[in-house]
Amino acid sequence: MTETATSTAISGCAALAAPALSNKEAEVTARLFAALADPARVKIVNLLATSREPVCVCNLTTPLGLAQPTVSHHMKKLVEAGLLEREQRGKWAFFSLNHEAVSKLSGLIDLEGGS
Amino acid sequence: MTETATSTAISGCAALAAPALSNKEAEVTARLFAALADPARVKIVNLLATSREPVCVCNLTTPLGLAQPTVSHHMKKLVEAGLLEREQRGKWAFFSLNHEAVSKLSGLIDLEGGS
DNA sequence: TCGATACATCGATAACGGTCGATACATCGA
DNA sequence: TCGATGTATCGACCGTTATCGATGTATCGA
Repeated sequence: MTETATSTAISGCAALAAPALSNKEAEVTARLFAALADPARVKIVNLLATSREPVCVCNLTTPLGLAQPTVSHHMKKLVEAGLLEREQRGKWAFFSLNHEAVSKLSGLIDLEGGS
Repeated sequence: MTETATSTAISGCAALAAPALSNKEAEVTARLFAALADPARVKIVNLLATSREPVCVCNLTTPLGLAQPTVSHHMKKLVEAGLLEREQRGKWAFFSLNHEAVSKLSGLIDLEGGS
């Protein structure tokens, strides 16, 4: 994850209690929260959090009630945010939660963490 | 906060690791994250988190670089989400962080919390 | 090689949301 | 009472985004 770390929102965001957020820090942090600012993406993360194994797109369209291109659109947003990881297995694309990113997101909100 | 608790997003949301989020739960949770999905609102929460005293709108327009109606718009969103509390002092409106809501938000993301 | 399957991308459309000027309302001082 | 000040609301504009059908691409089985 070293080479892609700088391109995801989870790697460039700042804690809410950090002193004097810059414009760029605020923008990156906002983009991270925006990744979870959609009901479909909240459901996706919820489904992945409660599933022990990675899940492919074809197993998400039915529980989400969305068309396949729409699901792919949401997966891309979550991967770009750094919250999900994508793994290609043959013609299937399996997605799993990036637990490190999720715990980092949780830590962002803690008011004690000054940076 | 008892009578307003049911109208804010922070009171109706569900943890990301809760089993089988309903449509309504996903929507409320998404609306909560949407409250922080804007750079200006991230900055507002950051300013309030680093300020020991409540802050009025007139002291936010300059550091945010936004017009007064825009700042009021953002404050309303944050109050509706339950993250901020509003207190009227004469002709000034003072806002402060709802620490309980913020810590609850942090707990939402923890994957261990199954409900 | 060919059809079927899984997924991503493209283009279009509709809805949402941030922004600001103008304005209304409330409060305070003179 | 009257003007000044602080906020909220309104209306409009515009960029963003969610959604889907159509299409392209890659993989697998026959």
